[in-house]
Amino acid sequence: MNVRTLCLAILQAGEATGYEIRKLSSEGEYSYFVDASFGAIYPALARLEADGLVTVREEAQSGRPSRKIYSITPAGRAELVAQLSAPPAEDVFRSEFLLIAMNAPLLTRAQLAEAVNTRLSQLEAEMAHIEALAARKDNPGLAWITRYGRACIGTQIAFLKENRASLEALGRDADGGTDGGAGAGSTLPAAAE
Amino acid sequence: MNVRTLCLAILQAGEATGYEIRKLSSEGEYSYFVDASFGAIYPALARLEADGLVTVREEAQSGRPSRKIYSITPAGRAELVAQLSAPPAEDVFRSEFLLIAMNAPLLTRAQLAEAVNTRLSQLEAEMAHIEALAARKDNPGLAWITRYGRACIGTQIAFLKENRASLEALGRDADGGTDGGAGAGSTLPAAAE
DNA sequence: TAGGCCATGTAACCGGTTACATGATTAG
DNA sequence: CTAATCATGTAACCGGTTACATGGCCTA
Repeated sequence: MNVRTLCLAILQAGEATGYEIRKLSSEGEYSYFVDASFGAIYPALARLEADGLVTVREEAQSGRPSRKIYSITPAGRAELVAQLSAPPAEDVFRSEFLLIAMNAPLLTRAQLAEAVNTRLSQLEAEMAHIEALAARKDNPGLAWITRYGRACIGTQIAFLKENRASLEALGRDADGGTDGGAGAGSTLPAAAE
Repeated sequence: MNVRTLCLAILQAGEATGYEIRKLSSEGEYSYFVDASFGAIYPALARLEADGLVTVREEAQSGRPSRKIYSITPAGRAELVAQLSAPPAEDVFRSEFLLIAMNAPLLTRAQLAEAVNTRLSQLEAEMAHIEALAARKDNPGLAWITRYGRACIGTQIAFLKENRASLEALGRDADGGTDGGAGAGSTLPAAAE
């Protein structure tokens, strides 16, 4: 999914400026689709306008650059529907944490425990985010996906809590050294093959 | 996570050619981390060798280009461990299906049903893939992540089966009829702006 | 005999990020 | 006084994909 479609989807829900779109896509409810930067959004919006899929209305402000408020056009909505009508591409799931887990025997138990802690707190933050979204009752589609998200995140949190011990057990003992945590390069056992 | 680290992780588990690495990363057990193409893998391997993190052994073949079999070096293993020792980045989850669900009111019930079917068959294929990996008992880290994967995919399949009706109910009737929905902020293209 | 598998590699392209440029207003 | 927030935009860069080039062997 590209930034273009993301902009259309956000504008479908209501008009917005480029600045606001970035916020929604990196902190708001659209962060589950794309996290786009200014450098991607502003040009995309300009192209969308040139193509007649959105319109702009400029609102002057004292001091600041004037807000350029974008709205979707019927053509834009048609384009969005066309994009959504194609069979969905496979979900993308990429996990650095799972790569760590897969290579657990290369790491120490302490490192594994820390990785699990990091991942758990990330998941809990995400869960809190989802709960906040679920509280907003304005959009039924959003409500449905928050329930989906809650189920997925909940499963992962429960799994981690139940299985962290068996993961950590795969790690090496800390080699003699004082392991201070995220420290400098550690390590290696060496080389014997 | 970049292709470089992916190559190291794969080579850590055993020597391989560029061709084999691509297969593992797009069909095998490493597809959960990166799906890299030849155009990314071959240059990465060359750089890795220049940096002394892997070694190559060439094996001539009649007809075909000779196989270049790469092995990880102690320095490469150290680099991999260093990469894995950093706190894991947030998992990436991107779902075109969820974007469809979020915009359910824009689509017809039939379209939503089809999207759910597509997604379900993708999930079932992935589950089969995971079960196949779980059967291989050689790698304890791999075994752990297959259990994780099974829990995640299982949750999604169950959720979709239980909640597909409520999603489809958000859709419009196939064009032409009166809109059966509750009508709260319905999204039919209202031309006048 | 057509197409897929094996096996390597290069080059053009592209979608996106990062960093830069600008600058008033408000909160700590 | 500093840092963050608002607000727009450009340009250099980069990691990756797609398509190309080459070609023998095996299967349908």
